[in-house]
Amino acid sequence: MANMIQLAKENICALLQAACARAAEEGLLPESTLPDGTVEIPKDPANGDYAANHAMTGARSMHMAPRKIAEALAAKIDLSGSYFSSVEIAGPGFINFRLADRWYEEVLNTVTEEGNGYGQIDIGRGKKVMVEFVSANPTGPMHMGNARGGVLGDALASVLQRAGYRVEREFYVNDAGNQIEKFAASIDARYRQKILGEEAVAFPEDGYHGDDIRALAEGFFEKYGDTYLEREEAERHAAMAEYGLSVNLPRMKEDLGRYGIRYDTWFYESTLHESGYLADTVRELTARGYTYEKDGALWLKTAEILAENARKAGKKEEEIAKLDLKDDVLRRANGFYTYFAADIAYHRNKLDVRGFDRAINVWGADHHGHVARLKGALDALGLDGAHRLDIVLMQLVKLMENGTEVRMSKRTGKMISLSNLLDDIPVDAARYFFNSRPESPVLFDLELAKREDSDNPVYYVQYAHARICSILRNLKEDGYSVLPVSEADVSLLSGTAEHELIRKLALLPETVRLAARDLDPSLINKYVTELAGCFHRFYTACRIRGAEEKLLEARLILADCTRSVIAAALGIIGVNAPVKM
RNA sequence: GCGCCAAUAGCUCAGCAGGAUAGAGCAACUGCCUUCUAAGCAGUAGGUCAGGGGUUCGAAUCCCUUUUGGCGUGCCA
Repeated sequence: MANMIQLAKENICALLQAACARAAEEGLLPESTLPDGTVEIPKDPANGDYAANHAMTGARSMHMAPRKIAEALAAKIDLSGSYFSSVEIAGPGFINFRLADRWYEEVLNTVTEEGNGYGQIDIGRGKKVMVEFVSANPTGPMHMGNARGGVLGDALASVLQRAGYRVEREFYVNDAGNQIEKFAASIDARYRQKILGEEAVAFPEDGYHGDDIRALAEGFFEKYGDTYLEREEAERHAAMAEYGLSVNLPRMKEDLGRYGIRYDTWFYESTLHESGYLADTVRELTARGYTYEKDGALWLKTAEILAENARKAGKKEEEIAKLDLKDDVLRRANGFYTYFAADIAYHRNKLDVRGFDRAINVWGADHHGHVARLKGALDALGLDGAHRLDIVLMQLVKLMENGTEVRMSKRTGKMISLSNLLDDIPVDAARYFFNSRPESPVLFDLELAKREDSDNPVYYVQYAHARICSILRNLKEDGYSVLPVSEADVSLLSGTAEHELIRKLALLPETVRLAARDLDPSLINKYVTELAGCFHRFYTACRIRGAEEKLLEARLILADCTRSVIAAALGIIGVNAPVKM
């Protein structure tokens, strides 16, 4: 569980604090408490392995030039027994530290001891978190946007597990409401058209026109013949919806499974209706005074709730007025509940009934208008939606084919389904590619992703892993095995490439921490790519096979640690680590 | 109109709770395999960080503003 980055930073703060106290005692500084500051890893290693900016931030309160403060602190620092071998002042007043052998050795120890679980930290403290993602409408095939959401959600869930949360993955099945009614009516129309002729039955204006609907009608006919022709419409629709879902849902499960995604729970919207929990949730909102009736419908006072939140956030009344806040319908004049009402009940169920400390949803950016309203509704229920519900909004996917952008829309039929995508593109390439910063739009180049050559960035990382495995195999044949760190002299790993590689190994727990904090699993991608780069450079600079015995042993440990960390990091994002390529 | 997101090398993208000379991959060019996997490494070239203000020791990063693009603003989901 050790995070060697944090330990190094804490060490520096302690060293500086002690130095500050000593300097103040001798009259070199006016104050004995260290000013607030940060310790960072400089981009350019020429500026040290760690840099502290306390001398600069303290300039104002101490009424001293930053460099003078830095000189006083540096003069009084005692590095003995610390993680650092040297300290120097540079630039406008940075205090730069150089890591000592002791730190490098502890990194290798940590990696070796923690093995495949390396990177595990405990900022989650065992809190229960649900990550809900994809939740695509079961009325048709999944598309590219779902592909991205699937990767981001699944990788985010893994990141949170590594960060010490108890995580469950959930798919919310929208098997109720208007959408399903349209779905059923569409299948029904195709079914009756098949029996009575295309001309005899009008197709619903807002129905689903896809071929998949025709196929479902065909399947229904094969199963039941024309026995449903004379039934009541409501009965027909219910049967059609049930049949359609019974075909579509297993397909979705299968496609997601091919993609390496497994859910703990498939939660059905219909259960909220049937159990009365939805009605109860709306009653609770009413009891708390947040609803009113108008035009036969029941409304939620969204505008009031959000305006209150904005006031608490310090917004001015004129700014709030400009927001143009509107109330939302919970129950329509026809007596049916809206999707929004069901969503409130669903999230109340997550936080209240099932006791998740946090709920995290991965949504397409086109749903962003929904975020504040849902959080507000949960606030109204006393469930602190502002803090317990997080929505990761991901921008949509643009598709490139043969150098031009393909516009995707259901209407034109220009849809690339998830299952077609997986037919064409290796899962690893798709997972690696889609795990990019959620809020950046991505341009998916089909040709590039299909290519199984070095142009495809996922191979850069996988190649590093396969390369190491090959080295380990060769050395095993030569009679060498990986020694425990304590039995080798790892201080021999003193070259630039070796130090850079070890410093990168140390960074995984810190990367997990940041990825969990920012709900951004793409940081793991970036990390493992950089790690692979460090290894490739080490490989070029430092031979293992044929090196002097002690050096060989040390480098072998380093290579094996790298293999282990690449595998661990790829595991988090659901990409395979091949032993041979 | 109002709101959210984006704009960084020819292309795809990093860098964003402020830090030192803005990075990588692809594409272009030059080198490096009789020794552990060349799906690799090293180097050259390529930039008004969309424009303009501001905050400060310091801004691609924070604030304001303009422009451009995407999305939202339903008794749809």
